[in-house]
Formats: sequence, structure tokens, C-alpha cells
Amino acid sequence: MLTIGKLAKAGDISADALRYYEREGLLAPASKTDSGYRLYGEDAVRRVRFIQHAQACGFTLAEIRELLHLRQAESACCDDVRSRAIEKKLQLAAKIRAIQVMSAALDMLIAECSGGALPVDDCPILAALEAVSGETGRRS
Amino acid sequence: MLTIGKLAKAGDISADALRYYEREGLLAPASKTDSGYRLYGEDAVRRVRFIQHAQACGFTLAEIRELLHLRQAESACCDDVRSRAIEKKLQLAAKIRAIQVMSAALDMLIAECSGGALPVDDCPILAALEAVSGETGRRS
DNA sequence: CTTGACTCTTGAGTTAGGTCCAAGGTTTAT
DNA sequence: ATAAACCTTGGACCTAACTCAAGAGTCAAG
Repeated sequence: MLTIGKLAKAGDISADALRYYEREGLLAPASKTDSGYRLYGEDAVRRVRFIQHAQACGFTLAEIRELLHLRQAESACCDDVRSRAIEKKLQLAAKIRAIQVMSAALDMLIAECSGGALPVDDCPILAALEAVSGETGRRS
Repeated sequence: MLTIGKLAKAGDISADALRYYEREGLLAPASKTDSGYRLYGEDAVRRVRFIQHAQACGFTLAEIRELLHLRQAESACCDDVRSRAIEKKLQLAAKIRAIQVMSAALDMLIAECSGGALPVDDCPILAALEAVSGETGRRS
């Protein structure tokens, strides 16, 4: 049995975070000592890894809790898990596209500005940011 | 002169958000009536647009405040603005790469699972999430 | 003059995933 | 025996960009 400190070290995570996971329903200690110390089994190490890997895949803690609950439910099948993974992948792709849109907008701004020592009053980037959408920095 | 409600409508933003921008030092009203109502000039519409466009480029409000202050500073030149844009573009690229790493991790999980009606106990995705890093779902 | 729409200030709440702290009890090592 | 290291609970705090609520004052139209 591991105390919270040992588990924290084993999982390279803070004890505070472990208590937070418990509050969030992700990881409960196997038991407690008479004095109230949390005691974790070896499976807790695996569960911490699970949480960390799932986080690295972009799942939120709420989603991870669902995945863990899915594992308990006997009605659930592997497809349920797989579909959640695919859904998350779609979300990530959407996020990437959103950032790419920002990046493209920035590209246009950067392209307008040769980047001299012009005073800021004449900066085409600032002008473009102020202009109505779609208007170019070109002055007629 | 525009009251906050008119400006809000013109900029398609809430009056609360405009007051928030004021607190954050991004947009102050030109004046106030005797009774304390905020009055904005036409330039406020342009400034709201500036903020919105800059946000669409991924700048935070704190960064936008800097851009606006830069415009005031006479020591600043166009290059200062350009370098901020380029820096932001690098940040966005880093964010995209981080999400791509997540996506690739998800890909590996999804590939391991043909997605049948297997009970979750045998789900290779859940197994892989629990495994130590680098270990595949293959059982010897 | 009244009604309804608008605005004011202040302060708190939201999301997510924690971190940090205080005051005190417990265990372990010397 | 006692000091160091550990653990407990509860709550405050953090970021970012707002949103919402309460209670009071203001303004325009009918």
C-alpha cells in the first residue's frame, strides 16, 4: 500500500493533484488508515498513468472520468471507447484549423509590412487591424 | 457621441465587455455626462474593431493593450509591431504542433482498435492508455 | 407624469486544472 | 524523547475574458 506521497512520486505528480483527482471522482484511495491517511494499491499507479496519457491525448478530466466509468459499465463495448477517441480527434482537428485561420490572418498582416523603421502612425499592420474586415491596407 | 449601448450595437459586443475593456485599459470613453453615462466618439468604433481583429489573430487583451500603447509611444516603430506579429505567429505554430502530437497519439490508439463489440475489458485503447509509455498493446 | 428602456457601480461567478497555505495531527528516524 | 518528514481538511488563489445580478439613477416617448 502506498501513501499519497509515495504515489505522487511514483506517478510524478503532486499530492495536491491526486487529492484533486479524488474530489473529481477519478481516483479514490483503496482505504484509509485510522488516522485518516489515504492508502493506494498498485493499480493506482496504473490509473495515474491512464489519466496522464489520456490528458496527453487531449481529453479533459471530465472526459477521462467518463472513460473510466465506461470501463466499469458492462453495457459498454470497445466501440464506445473508439468513438470517443475519434470524436476527440475531430475536436483537435477543428482546433488546429481555428489556429491556422489566425495564423493566416497574421500572415497577411506581416506581408503588408516590410518592417522598416517607419513611425507607428504609418504601420500597415496597425492600419489593417483597424480597418473593416476585408479592406486592405492600400490607400486609394 | 455614442452611449455604451450604441457602441455595443455598432461593434456587435456587449456593454459589459466594453466596460471590461475600459477596466483593462483598452478603451476609455471620450467623456462622461453629468450623470455619469459614458460617451464614446467615432474612433471608439474603430478601436473596438481593432481589438476584435487582433483577438482573431490570437492576441490576448494584454497584448492588444501593448499594441495600442505602442501606437502612442513615439519611440516605437513599425518594426516593433511587426516583431510582435511574428512572435505571435511562432506561438501559434507551437500550439499547432502540440495539438498535432496529441492527434498523433490518438491515431496510434485508434489504429490499435478495429472497433468491434468487444467488451471494454479487452479494449486495446484502454489498455494502451494504462500501459507505460512506449509499450504497445501487443501481449506476448 | 409615468412607464419602460437604458445606464451606473460594485462585486461575484464562470471554466479547467490545478497550486499554495495554515493549523494541526501522525509517523519515522535518531 | 524529540525533531523531521509526512499527512489531514478547508479554503483561497491563479489565468482569460468575460457574464450576471442587485439596486439605484437617468432618459425619451406617450
